[in-house]
Amino acid sequence: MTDTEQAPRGRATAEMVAARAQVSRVAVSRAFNPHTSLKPEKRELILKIAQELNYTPDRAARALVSGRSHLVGVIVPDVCSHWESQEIDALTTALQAEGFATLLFKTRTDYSMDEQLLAYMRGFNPDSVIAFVENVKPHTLARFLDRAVPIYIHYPQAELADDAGDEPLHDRLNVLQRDGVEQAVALLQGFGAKRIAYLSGAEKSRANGARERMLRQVMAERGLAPPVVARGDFSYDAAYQATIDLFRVGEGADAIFAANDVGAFGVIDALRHELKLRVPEDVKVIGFDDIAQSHWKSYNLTTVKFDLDERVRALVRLILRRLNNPDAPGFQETLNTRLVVRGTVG
Amino acid sequence: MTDTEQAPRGRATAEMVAARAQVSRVAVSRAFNPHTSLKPEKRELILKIAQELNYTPDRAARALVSGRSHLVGVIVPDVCSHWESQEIDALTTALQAEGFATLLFKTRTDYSMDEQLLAYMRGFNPDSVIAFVENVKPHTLARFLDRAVPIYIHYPQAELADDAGDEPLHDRLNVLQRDGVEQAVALLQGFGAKRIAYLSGAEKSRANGARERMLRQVMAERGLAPPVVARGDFSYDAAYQATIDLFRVGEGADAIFAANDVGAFGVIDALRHELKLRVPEDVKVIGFDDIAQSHWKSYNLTTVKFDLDERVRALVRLILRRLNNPDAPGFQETLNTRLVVRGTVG
DNA sequence: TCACAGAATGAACACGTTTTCATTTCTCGT
DNA sequence: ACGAGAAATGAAAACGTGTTCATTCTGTGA
Repeated sequence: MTDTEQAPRGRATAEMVAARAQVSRVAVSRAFNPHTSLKPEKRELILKIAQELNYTPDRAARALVSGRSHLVGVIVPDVCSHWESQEIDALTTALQAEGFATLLFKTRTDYSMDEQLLAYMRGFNPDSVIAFVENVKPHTLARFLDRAVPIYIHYPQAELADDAGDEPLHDRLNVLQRDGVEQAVALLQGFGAKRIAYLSGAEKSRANGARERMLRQVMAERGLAPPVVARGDFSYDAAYQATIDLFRVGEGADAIFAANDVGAFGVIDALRHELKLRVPEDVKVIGFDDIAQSHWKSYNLTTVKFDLDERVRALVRLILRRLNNPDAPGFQETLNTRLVVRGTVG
Repeated sequence: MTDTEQAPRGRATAEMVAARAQVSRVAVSRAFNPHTSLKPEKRELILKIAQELNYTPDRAARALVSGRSHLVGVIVPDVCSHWESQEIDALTTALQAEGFATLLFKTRTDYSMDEQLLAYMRGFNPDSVIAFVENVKPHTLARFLDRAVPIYIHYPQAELADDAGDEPLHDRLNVLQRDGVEQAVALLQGFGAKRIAYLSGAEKSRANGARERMLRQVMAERGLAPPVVARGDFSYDAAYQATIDLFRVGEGADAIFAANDVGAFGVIDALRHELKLRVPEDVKVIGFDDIAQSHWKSYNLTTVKFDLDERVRALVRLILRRLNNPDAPGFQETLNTRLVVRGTVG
């Protein structure tokens, strides 16, 4: 009954809880770890006292000994970008429910990988890493992860063959873009579009490359001439300017397929407010992603949906499965895409 | 010369670096901490070998002993919300440059505080916390921080007096909304607006409350009748519906002041596409924030600018100053607002 | 040459956990 | 009542670093 420590300076420790509950410090640790053997009444008492003392196990100490930081590193070029921000949001919610926290890092906005940043991030010991910077290979990423296994975003169709083979262990999220792109091209063709342009995203982005190749392939299969390409970088402003150039300097188009929805917004605004063309009467526009803003009335965009919740669920599954089976061979998840028809085509 | 350890399983440790460099482990620690005495040549050698071995001090261990996690907790109700995502982006960049990382947490979207989440976050030992959930008081926040000092977003003018007095130590970011709101009302009045409506944000948000009170006060001073209030929650959809109700059920308005830019977008789209009214000819619209999307041609919004970079710089200053002076009295930073005139007024 | 201050150095400790491992206590069938 | 297996328990050893403190080295002025 030596309750001398009335004012616990700073933070309560397991020792203090143990002292008050008349148990050993180990028991306190066990009380907070589900799959350990501890008499239920004892566990209850400890948890009650812990709550009184506002005690939570120190995650730094826990990480040090267990080798698990419960942190998931997320590398993004641009948090504001709608697609990314929506994914970060859903990912954070999902990870939080599983006891993890999102550790955010920003890299260069041209979608190229920054080794210095990877080294910096590595210092925080993330259990897993999700890189939006999709031009990085598992090989590079793995070099900067100690025990974590990289997750690789893979576009199986229309992909260059240079990344098969001797890649180190990694998990894959396969994205099937064919269905969505085929439906989009079919729709445009149905409305009699002859000259389809592709408004690209950032040049170094894998997603952009895969999308452009898939579009070319589908158009060729359907007997259409290859698309005119206008260079953007996923941003509104670049898309706006590229669209103007396409019509003022270039040959124009009667349909534009944008690499992402935000780019499509730039296209639409350039057509309507700068070039005084009507959408969809004069020019049809299709985007890619189906972000939340795409149903806003000013745009009301027809777009290839890449379901965000589905994608986040798949990512979380990959992360958890890997953490539970550190030495298992590579896991895979596969996502499909489909067209969402709104007002910018017909 | 006992170089037996050729393949360093997992992660390199200070011990290994020390062994290779023929120095003590303490020297390695010192090599990575700037203000310690160590012969320059020795430090150089250690850093070189560290790089070879891909070594970085383990932050968990470092945090355990130094009490500094170098993590900044950020609590957000909605990452996708443009204003928040832009702040997170800028904040992450700025913190990264100072050696910190952003730890993201999501709370309920109604802008109310969630004690469970605070306890959860506390486990990660953040050195500082920035809560976008502005209805939480320093008192509540402080209870969940061990050594960190909360940063309080304060609206000095038109603020209820209930938070003065015995608050625990905290730092303040004062936001002066008067200038921006006055300029906005003056502009509307100049264009002959008679019935000004306020489209609110989330009810529990301090920012929303302060904005509405400020608007009431300024309008009263200028001899205008109090604004009609349409209830939104900062989202596009709620603003869209509230605007329709305002005109279909309510008495309408000839100018609408929205609590944030995204809300203003909803207002504009409802007016144009649902109510078939012209902006700005029939109804004038003003927003609040000046987010990146506000200059998009479809909206081209006149808005009260709350400079994001300025705000982030101020927050980072507060964080760093506090970390360097843990026991100093409360620090303060002050921000102003101003009107940015675009196309939605006249 | 001597004394002395300051820089450089390393041994030992501390940080708060989880994890082994050996020991003790409980439970149940005979 | 007895033994065996399972469950519960606590002592001690990690985990990888920063920090203190006493010691050794270095250079300077008298």
